[in-house]
Amino acid sequence: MATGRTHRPATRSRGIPEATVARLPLYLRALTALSERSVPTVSSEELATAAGVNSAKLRKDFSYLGSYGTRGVGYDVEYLVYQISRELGLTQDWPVAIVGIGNLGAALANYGGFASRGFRVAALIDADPAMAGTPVAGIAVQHTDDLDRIISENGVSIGVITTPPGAAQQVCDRLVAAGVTSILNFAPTVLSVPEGVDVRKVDLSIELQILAFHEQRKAGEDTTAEDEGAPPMRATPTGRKGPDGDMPAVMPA
Amino acid sequence: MATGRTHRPATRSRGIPEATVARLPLYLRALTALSERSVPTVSSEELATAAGVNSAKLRKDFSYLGSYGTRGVGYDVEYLVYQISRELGLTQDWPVAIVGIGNLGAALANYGGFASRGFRVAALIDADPAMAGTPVAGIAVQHTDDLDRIISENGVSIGVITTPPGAAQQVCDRLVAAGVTSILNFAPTVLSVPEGVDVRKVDLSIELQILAFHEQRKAGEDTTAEDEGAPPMRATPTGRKGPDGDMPAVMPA
DNA sequence: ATGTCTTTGTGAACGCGTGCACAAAGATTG
DNA sequence: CAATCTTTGTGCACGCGTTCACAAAGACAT
Ligand SMILES: NC(=O)c1ccc[n+]([C@@H]2O[C@H](COP(=O)([O-])OP(=O)(O)OC[C@H]3O[C@@H](n4cnc5c(N)ncnc54)[C@H](O)[C@@H]3O)[C@@H](O)[C@H]2O)c1
Ligand SMILES: NC(=O)c1ccc[n+]([C@@H]2O[C@H](COP(=O)([O-])OP(=O)(O)OC[C@H]3O[C@@H](n4cnc5c(N)ncnc54)[C@H](O)[C@@H]3O)[C@@H](O)[C@H]2O)c1
Repeated sequence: MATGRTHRPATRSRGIPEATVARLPLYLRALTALSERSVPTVSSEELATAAGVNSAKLRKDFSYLGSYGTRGVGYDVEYLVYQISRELGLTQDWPVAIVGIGNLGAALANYGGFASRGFRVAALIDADPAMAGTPVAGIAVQHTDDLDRIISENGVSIGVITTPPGAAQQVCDRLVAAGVTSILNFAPTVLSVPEGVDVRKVDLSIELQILAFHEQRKAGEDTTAEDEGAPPMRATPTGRKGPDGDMPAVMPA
Repeated sequence: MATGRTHRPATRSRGIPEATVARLPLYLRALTALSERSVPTVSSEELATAAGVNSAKLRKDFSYLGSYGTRGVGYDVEYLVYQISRELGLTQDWPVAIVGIGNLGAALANYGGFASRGFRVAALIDADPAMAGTPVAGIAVQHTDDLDRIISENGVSIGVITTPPGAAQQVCDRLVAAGVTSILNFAPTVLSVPEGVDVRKVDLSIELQILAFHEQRKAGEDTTAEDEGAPPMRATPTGRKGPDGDMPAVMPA
């Protein structure tokens, strides 16, 4: 922290670790809840518990913001809410476009949690001509033909892709060409984008597969180490389990 | 790799790094695509590109599986598909229960990508009595009152929570009590679970906020370093930007 | 059989993220 | 004002994950 009191508190901005950035929204959520209950201050310990993280980690995270806690007291809730919001860029509102208004796209469009955090659904775009004009969540769906114009006119820089996987890369290219520089991709596809464009993906299948892996491991360790009479340890799906154990399988020639 | 040929190829199972596990589904997806095109073998380089990762990382990942590549040739696609599927526990099918059949829950229920990867929607559960019996995606919604029985009867060990945030912890507790040991949580809540239960979360708002952070940083670095006449570099949302720059803000007393 | 050429599997170095543990800062009390 | 008590901010060490770079393994040609 270097004793010298540089009058600029926060601006260590350049260099907030990615892992920290990913946790800021978590802190913000917990702080917002406290703020609504009019709690004036929190200790790192309390807040860490609420956010589900280690308190030392939380303090270190805040130290990157140059944040002002008060030793012996804790952090000022309102002040932190503002600081984190600012750091995340949530003092502005971000117009977002959703492309591919099917099951998932429609669900997202209807989701209220967007607006409450500074994001505004500015446009819904779909390739199906039949959908053009149809209102979803109170917003008329527009056709892909106008994608470029829609993005430009609304100043959209964040795009959400909820099209089928086959269309994702193409849609992505068009979004980027139109000026979008951040993409949230729900299609199970690896998108390639030019430098300077951020892509984050949400993949339900991957999450489930990771869970399945651990689930299987739990089951396996039961049968290996512990006795089988362990009470509440299922983890053997669908009943079938029997003669399937190792299977040398296909093996290449 | 230790020259000695222990007849058991894979079973280095205990000790696959978490980061590797998280990438296996990615590889699997890429391999499945190759398999459908009847491609017999791939090099680590090709596969890595398809999966969007570094080839050295991919090779190291496979080495944890004790995988058999062939030097000078690459990996046998079918064999790898099987090995990874087995490692992830996808040779079995996993019955999944979705709790909270609203916008998102219904979208997930309708999603086809489940079944194709070894997961089966075994039950849809909602607290709204009006929904009980209503078919969603061809499955009748059941009432929360029967949650325990439903989980038990179907041998569900993976639960998906898509209820409002306020209900999430309670639903989680009931799922765990009923025998669920893996939870995928879409509600913006920190769930607390007993040891041995895995929780993964999907949080759209967090993803957007992370994107917003980087988006803002891109914009900020423009105004600092480069001239303002830069052509395709938007990243200033909603036009308003002016007298708002620093704002000493509330500051604690 | 020998040599060349391709590609794997991994040793080693590095960087990031995490968590412990504690000195210092400040509040609070007497 | 001094003593005490609480809680921050961070130095430090450790472990995980990533990446480079290369020896060895094997395919393939001659
Ligand atoms: N529904 C889910 O729960 C879920 C879960 C995980 C992943 N996903 C993925 O999300 C994506 C969407 O899923 P869904 O269930 O909503 O599918 P969906 O078929 O219901 O909707 C897709 C929509 O995209 C539109 N579309 C197709 N091509 C387009 C194009 N080139 N430009 C613009 N729009 C186009 C279609 O008209 C349709 O309205 C898929 O990639 C799917 O794999 C969905
Ligand atoms: N819709 C989205 O795109 C989206 C995006 C991100 C996060 N989320 C989160 O996902 C969750 C669901 O969102 P949604 O838009 O589908 O909400 P929704 O209101 O449409 O659906 C919630 C459903 O849960 C049911 N429910 C309420 N309490 C319950 C209980 N105790 N047990 C069982 N069921 C119960 C309700 O009857 C309703 O059908 C929310 O937590 C939301 O924050 C949604």
